[in-house]
Parts: sequence; structure tokens; C-alpha cells
Amino acid sequence: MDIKTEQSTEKIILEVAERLFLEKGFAMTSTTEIAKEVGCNQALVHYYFRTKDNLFNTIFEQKFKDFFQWIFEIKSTGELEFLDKLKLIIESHFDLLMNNPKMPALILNELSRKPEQISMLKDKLEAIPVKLFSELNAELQTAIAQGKVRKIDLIDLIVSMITMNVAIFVMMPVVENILSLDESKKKFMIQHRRAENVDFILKSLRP
Amino acid sequence: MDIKTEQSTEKIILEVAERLFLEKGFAMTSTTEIAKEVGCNQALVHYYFRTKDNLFNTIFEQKFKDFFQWIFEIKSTGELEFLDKLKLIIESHFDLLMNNPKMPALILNELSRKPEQISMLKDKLEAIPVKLFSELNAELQTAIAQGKVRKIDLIDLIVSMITMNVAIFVMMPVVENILSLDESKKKFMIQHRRAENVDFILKSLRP
DNA sequence: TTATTATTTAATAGTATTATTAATCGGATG
DNA sequence: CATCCGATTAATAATACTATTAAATAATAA
Repeated sequence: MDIKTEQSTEKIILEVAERLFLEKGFAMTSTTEIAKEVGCNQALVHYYFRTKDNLFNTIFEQKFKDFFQWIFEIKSTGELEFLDKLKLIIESHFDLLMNNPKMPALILNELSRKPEQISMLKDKLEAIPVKLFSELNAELQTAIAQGKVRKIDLIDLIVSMITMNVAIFVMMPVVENILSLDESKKKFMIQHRRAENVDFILKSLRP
Repeated sequence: MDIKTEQSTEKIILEVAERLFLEKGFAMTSTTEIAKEVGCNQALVHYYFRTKDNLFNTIFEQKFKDFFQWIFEIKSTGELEFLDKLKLIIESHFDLLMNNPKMPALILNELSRKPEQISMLKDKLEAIPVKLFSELNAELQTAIAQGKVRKIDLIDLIVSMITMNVAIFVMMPVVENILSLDESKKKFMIQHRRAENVDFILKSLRP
């Protein structure tokens, strides 16, 4: 038996469903199609997850949280200068996206078309800013006072960063097609953007 | 008779369909629903447009083109300095998006899930860069040579601009919900972003 | 008015989808 | 071996959707 065949059918369904939902979105992915790709009966998908909604939520609730909680990972950057720390933050955010390149589009789609699901995130989200935001903000204000950074609100800075990092991945499927990029060119372009985003943001912060 | 009732049924169908497609996407909008909102028989939608695909394409082919051809509108900026011209370009691009706030999401969705439609755009697109791109690039290089702008590739600059402008509108439905923004707060935030994007980009270009 | 054409509707074929149910299969346990 | 139970399937109900057709109605021209 194949090593990969060793997984339970339930796990395979989860994996296939995740891939298809990411590729084609919720509405365009049918449980029939999921079953076909898994190689099992369609009823089995419902046997394990009862409803399609359930299956979707099972997969993505955790992912959504992880995605919005990425900011918690920013610890142990210790005694770095604000700008060096910011560079790490931008890069780690970009890397998170790079490891889940299709998540932003899915989140933006599903959340804007099913606003119910947003409430689930709100709770998890409110906890984040208070602590870390104020810490980071203190560091930013210090850097500004020291003349190392131009005057800017932290929220604007964060929005700009998220904006630039997210956008490249949301736009990539279209850019990829229009410019007929192959896999290596695509990778190169993404790496280039990673550096360019850091550069662009840091340059914009010069006093 | 009402002034607005004066329009032909065909036009009403087009308007309703456009609104629904923008709100809910292609897959989640049914011809039945369109007909219901128009207040006519569902068969009538097919009478005028034969297929749902046809209806969608009729509405959006032109819009897609307009969207990508926005760059053509940048004429008559005459003898402005490069940075002033760039400011106008950023703002006009932002305004185009502001007038069609739901288009970016639709374009990104439909194009990434139906790559066939992209070929239609490719042709229209290839004509654009050659002429305007080289002109703009010449101006950028001059500005760099004069020490007014840091060294940067025009393509990176354009990508950064499109990125920042598009992203805010793509992300707005989610942000709006998470932060519970009302209409006026939303408008304020968008206007703020308009200024912030210009500022951010221009600041990043300082030598 | 009558004939002709355009618009609109009712009915329905055909298909796909979600979800449920009952039956079967195969392995574990006694 | 018998049986018990989770895993799986076949069959199908229920629904929704696209598209077509034929009939009805309204508008127009002759």
C-alpha cells in the first residue's frame, strides 16, 4: 500500500475539499465533485460532514483564525530597532501569504458574500490589537521622536503593509494569465515583490 | 408612468443583472433571481440574451476593457513635473475604482476562475504599454537623472500603485463588516486612503 | 380591420445539486 | 462462526437552475 493511501478517507476528503474550495470557491465546488476526486461515493462526504456548509466551516474556521492571528507570532524579535522589526513583520506576513497564496482571495470572496461568517472572526480579532498594537505603537512613536521615521499613524502603516502584501497574491492569478508566466517566472516575480514591498514601505517611512 | 419605468425591459434586465453579478458573483446569481427582481418572466431573460453566459459577457466585456484601458485617459496632463503627473495618475486611478468599487473583486474572481475570458483582454492590453509606457518611462528616467526621484523601475512603480489602489476596494467589504463601519465612516476611510496612497507612494520615491 | 411582428408568459424538459435512507461490505470481537 | 459496527455504496427524494417551446398578448404596419 502507498504511503499516502494510509490516511483515513475523512482526511482525504478534507484535503481534497480544501484544494477545490481554494481553487474554485464555495459555490462552484460540489460535494459530488469532491467525492469524485477523492474516489469515493458522494454520500460519504455527507456521512462525515453532514452538510457542505459544515465541511467548509470545518476546514476554514481554523484557517481564518490563523490568518488573522498571524500578528501574534511577532514575538522574540527582542531588542531590534523599529525599522528592522518592521522589516521582519512585513516579511513574515508576506511569507504567511506565500504559504497560503489562495487564501486571501477565498477569504475576501466568502466573507464579502456571506457576512454571517464574519462575526465568528470578530471575537477572535478584538483580542489582538490591544496588547500588541500599543506595544508596537510605542516603538513607532519612539522611532518618530528620534527622527528615524517620518510621522505616520501605525494603523495607516499596517493597512499599507497588508494592502501591498495581500494584493499581489489576489491579483496573481490574473497577472499570471495575462503575462503568460510560467512557474519559475512567477516565483521570481513573487520574490521580487517581497523585496520590493519591504523596500517600498521602508523608503516611504524615511523622515 | 414613472420616469424610470420608461426604460425598455431589456435595459432593466441589464441593470439588475449587473447589480446582482457585482453583489453576488456569476455563479451565485441565477437568471430566475434576475427575472424576479426585474419583475418579469424568467424566460424573458433568455429571450433577450439567450444564455446566462451571454448576458454576463454583454455586460462586462466593455467594462473590463474600460477598466484596463483607464491608462489611456492620461493625456492632456501637458507640461507637469513627473511627480505631479504621477499624483494625478494615482488619483485618477483611485477615482476610477471609487466609481466602480465592486469591479475589482468581480474581475479578480471571474478571471481567475474562467481563464478563457482573459484572452479577450490580452489583445486589448498589448496595445497599451508600448506607446504610453515608453513616454512615461522617459519622464521617470529624466526625473531620476535630475535627482528628483530615487532609482526605480516604472513597472514596479505601476504595480505598487495598482496594488495599493485596488486592494483597498477589494478588502473593503470585509473591513467594513469587521469594523462595523457605517456609510459615512466608510467614505471617510476611502478618502483617507486616497490621500494616504498618494502620500505613501510619493514618499517612497524620494531619492 | 387584419396581418405581421415583437414581447411576454406558462409549461416543461433536462440537468445538476444537496441531502437522506436503506442496504451492503468488511473487519473486529465474542 | 455469528454478530456487531463503522465505513461505504446505491438509490432516490427534493429542490433549483438553465434553456427551450408553444401559446398568449401587445404593438405596429398595411
